Amino acid sequence: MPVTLKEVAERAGVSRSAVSRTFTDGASVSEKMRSKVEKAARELGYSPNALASSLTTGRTKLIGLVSNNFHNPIFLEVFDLFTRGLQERGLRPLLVNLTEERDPENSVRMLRQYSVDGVVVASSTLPPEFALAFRDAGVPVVHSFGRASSSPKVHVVGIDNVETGRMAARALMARGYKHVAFLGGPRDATSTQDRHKGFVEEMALHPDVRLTESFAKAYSHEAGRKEMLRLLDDQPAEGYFCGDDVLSIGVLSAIKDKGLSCPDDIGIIGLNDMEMSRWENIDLTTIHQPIKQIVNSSIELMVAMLDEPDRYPEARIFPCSVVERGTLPELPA
Amino acid sequence: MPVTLKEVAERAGVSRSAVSRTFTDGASVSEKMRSKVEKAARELGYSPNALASSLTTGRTKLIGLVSNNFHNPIFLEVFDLFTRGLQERGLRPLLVNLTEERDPENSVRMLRQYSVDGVVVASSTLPPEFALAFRDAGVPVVHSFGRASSSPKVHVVGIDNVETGRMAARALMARGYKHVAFLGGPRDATSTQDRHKGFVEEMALHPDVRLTESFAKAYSHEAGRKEMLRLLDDQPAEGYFCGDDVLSIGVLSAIKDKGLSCPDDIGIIGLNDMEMSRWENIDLTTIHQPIKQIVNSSIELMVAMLDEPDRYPEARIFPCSVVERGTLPELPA
DNA sequence: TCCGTTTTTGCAACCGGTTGCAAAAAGCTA
DNA sequence: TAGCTTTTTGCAACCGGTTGCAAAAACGGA
Repeated sequence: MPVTLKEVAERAGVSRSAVSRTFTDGASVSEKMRSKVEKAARELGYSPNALASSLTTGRTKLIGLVSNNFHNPIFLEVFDLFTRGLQERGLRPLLVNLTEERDPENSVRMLRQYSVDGVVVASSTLPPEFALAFRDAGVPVVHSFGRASSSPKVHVVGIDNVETGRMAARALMARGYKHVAFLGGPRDATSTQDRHKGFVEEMALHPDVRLTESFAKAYSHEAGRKEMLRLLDDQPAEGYFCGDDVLSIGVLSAIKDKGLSCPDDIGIIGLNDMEMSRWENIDLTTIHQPIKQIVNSSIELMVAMLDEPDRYPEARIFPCSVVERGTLPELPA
Repeated sequence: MPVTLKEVAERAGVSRSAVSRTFTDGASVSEKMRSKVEKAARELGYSPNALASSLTTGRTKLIGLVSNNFHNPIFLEVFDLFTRGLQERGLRPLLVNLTEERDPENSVRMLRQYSVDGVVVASSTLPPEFALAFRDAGVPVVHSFGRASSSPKVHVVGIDNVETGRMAARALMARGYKHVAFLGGPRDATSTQDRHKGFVEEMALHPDVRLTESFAKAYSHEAGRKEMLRLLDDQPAEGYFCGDDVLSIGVLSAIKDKGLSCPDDIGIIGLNDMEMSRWENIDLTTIHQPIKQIVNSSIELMVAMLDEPDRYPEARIFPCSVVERGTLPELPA
């Protein structure tokens, strides 16, 4: 049904190569030829078949966008940024939902069948093996929101989660709490492990302060709420560092449910600073993760890799900072 | 770099057709041949190039997933459902972000260049012209969350927004309010217009009740909050039907801000019933929109259209229902 | 074992483009 | 206008597969 190059060539009375060249920038075509071809193309409503051309050029401009975070509102922001950023550069995101997938093999095969030019793994909970599997399959890959490392095996763009753990601990210590808690996300996520590590490390400098640790089943509202309800039955801490913002909001809900108030009875600090955390009826004190910068940098890195597939792997780490809002008491002046 | 069919054929000592056939189901190949080819393919790590084959078969199994709602958390649920549903059926979503795009032409061209087998327009705010543009370009299209119509021009799957307007009005009337308000989403969205129409229609049956109308700039928290703050400066109504859930939550935030409480001072009913509305610290009374059913039905319709592109257009309308929660007073028994 | 059927296989053309190469055209200089 | 250089054009092969068709192989029955 769609118009082909051949038809345009016939109508314009020129060779197929000529048509191809007018639609390939950087190719040598005279002005006369170009206008003749463009006229015919316009009349026929022709536009070149990107997939056919990918056969010879070896470029599809398709980028696999792989994630498993379809229940965390911050990822809507992430998808928005990725899709727009990729579009602006003429790239097309092929979205892959890895929820319920523990084996990279299928997705690697699928994305190779579609000859994607590269893959962005956008997730803080997928194990590093996923990104590695793409690399091993010879597909350029960037792991966004992946584990920071001083000797990265694949390109990683994100934050230093260990450091955010320390920051959270310091923020709680600044409030003079004598009993604080780490309420992390899922145990097997590297982000959880790193935040935990940093938090514990920093707390080791305060041996007089009591430290409690626990983990929610997921980065989700429900998991946070459930875990907090359990904790509140026992002897709760004064200040909590929660796995992330959505988890924090679940925790806040549990606190209100028990008739306690925040920050008077219990202080909370989250992580991410998603749009919702700014909402006036949530007003969550949290650690800002610069997702816009992370996404844009990931895209730039991806674009660079398209020209230089064997680029030496690097880790791009962006600084975070505490955003003071209403769920921790004000700092003493 | 990737292994081609030709290499497999050489290694197995058979013709290229033979290899092609073993990877095409329904083709005639002997057991002996199949195992010979599969062995060679396994040894070489071959998997067929989906795009190359699409050239001759005319099928890419790519589906354009077009939306402009990247700031409404319910769409994260929508994307989750779409990506998983499509994947299960062997289809791949090519995500297109139409934020800031008022002209369908570009996206139509782009999706045709990638020879998508079909397009799902998933949006309640994109004008119907977008879906029509795809239809006119000869691409099978389903408009999910589009305007219900008794004489649809393209396939539409969604709800009857006029009816939800009536339902909301009835829910407010059941509370005995004497002054109610419609606080809609953006004026130019068909969903806003229809909900408004139904609401006003139903309210016409209660001429003694005062009716106020206004519109927020977008289906967003901020827009709802802003508009409500403005309204509260004047003489507020007793009960509000808000454009959707995220807008409602913005409205709730404004109410609390002004020192009022919900549902004692003001009652709110939203629309969508997104996950967040169930959260205990939001607990929004709302109209449930069956998004799971809508998405699955959209996918089924899409799949049907792949076999029958000229299928007669139909509108699939799913019923909604009020979910009683904490932002409207309890119904008198 | 022979012959007619049915199944399996390979050939070659094709899908819609791109591109190296050489011939043709255009441009430039004298 | 001849002769040389540069640019433009078309030919034909190729990208990685699929498929109609006819030849070859396997099957079945007598």
